[in-house]
Amino acid sequence: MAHALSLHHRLSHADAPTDSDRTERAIAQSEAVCRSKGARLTPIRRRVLEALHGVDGPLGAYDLVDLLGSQGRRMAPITIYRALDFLIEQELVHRLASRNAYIASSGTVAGARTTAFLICDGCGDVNEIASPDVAETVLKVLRDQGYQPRTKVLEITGRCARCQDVH
Amino acid sequence: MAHALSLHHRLSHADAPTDSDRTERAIAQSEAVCRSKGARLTPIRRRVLEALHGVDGPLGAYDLVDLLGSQGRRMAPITIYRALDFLIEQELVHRLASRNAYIASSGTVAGARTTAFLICDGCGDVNEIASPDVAETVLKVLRDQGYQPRTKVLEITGRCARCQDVH
DNA sequence: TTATTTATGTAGTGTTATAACCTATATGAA
DNA sequence: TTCATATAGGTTATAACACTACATAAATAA
Ligand SMILES: [Zn+2]
Ligand SMILES: [Zn+2]
Ligand SMILES: [Zn+2]
Ligand SMILES: [Zn+2]
Repeated sequence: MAHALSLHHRLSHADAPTDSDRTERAIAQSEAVCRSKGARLTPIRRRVLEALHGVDGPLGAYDLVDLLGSQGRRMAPITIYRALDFLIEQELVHRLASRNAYIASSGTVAGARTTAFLICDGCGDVNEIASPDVAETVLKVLRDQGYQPRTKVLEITGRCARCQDVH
Repeated sequence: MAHALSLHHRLSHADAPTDSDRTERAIAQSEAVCRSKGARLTPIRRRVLEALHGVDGPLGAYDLVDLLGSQGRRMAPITIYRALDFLIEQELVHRLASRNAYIASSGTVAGARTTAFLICDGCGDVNEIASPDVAETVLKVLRDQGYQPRTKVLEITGRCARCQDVH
């Protein structure tokens, strides 16, 4: 039942790691960002970020424990969570609350004021987009309500084009 | 530290239960909705829905376990989750993924195509709004991307007017 | 250097959600 | 009514996700 697979399960079925050149570029850029802010992209944090860039989709915290543990000494969950906290703080990673999962910020929308994640209920694919229109209307609503936005990230669930027919 | 209050804690400090007449009306309306759809609003489901309508804000699943357990026989978590699944299915309740919490759909926006929840990082207040503009732009993006929306609910975190100064 | 801060290691626990299996109740057809 | 089927709930156990508390190590500042 493909639609009920846990992150854990899906990981083992995941697409092959995307182009490692792209990952390297993303890491290099992240290092620059951290240096400019005086933040320390330590080896652990870097490995977590690399892992997230190295897969096509979100990973759960325990997926990262397993993934990084398989290529060296196993880290405790709290170690992963601490690295994730840092990366989220630096806006290099997003937490997908609706999936209890974490995803590397795509370089293409970095700097965008508001990003939205389209999350497919079917295959779990996550599509990060920067829509100025959505950003604007959301900000307008927030202003009307007197809200000062902190998270400008929207998670929208639905079914991607490929998964429309199923169920 | 007001900003780290658990749902549990906030529950005990919560505003007095809102007007029980309002709750009763909401339940009556929910019953009608279920009847018309051939869905069964059983006593357990009804009690969960009443509890959610009876408080001002979201409740965690285990808050519901405690709350309903205190007024009768304690139910197992799975029982609460099953009731919540039903109520969410009927769109009588929303799950706030970013808070791991559940909130009764407000009657005022019932029937709206897209609702947005403004969740305050400070006080935890949740404001359910129906913004046609946001709904429209979100749907446009979804259409452009070939997504068929299922959840038309957006969770936007920020800081409400009262909590702007803090931190 | 020493003091201070920041990062990580380690153990245990807390919190949220579901699996598996069984029983009871409701509903519909014969 | 009786039987078949579907739906709801009971019970136990466990999976999955996240953090507290405290010790140690490494980096940075004084
Ligand atoms: Zn499958
Ligand atoms: Zn899909
Ligand atoms: Zn208090
Ligand atoms: Zn607030």
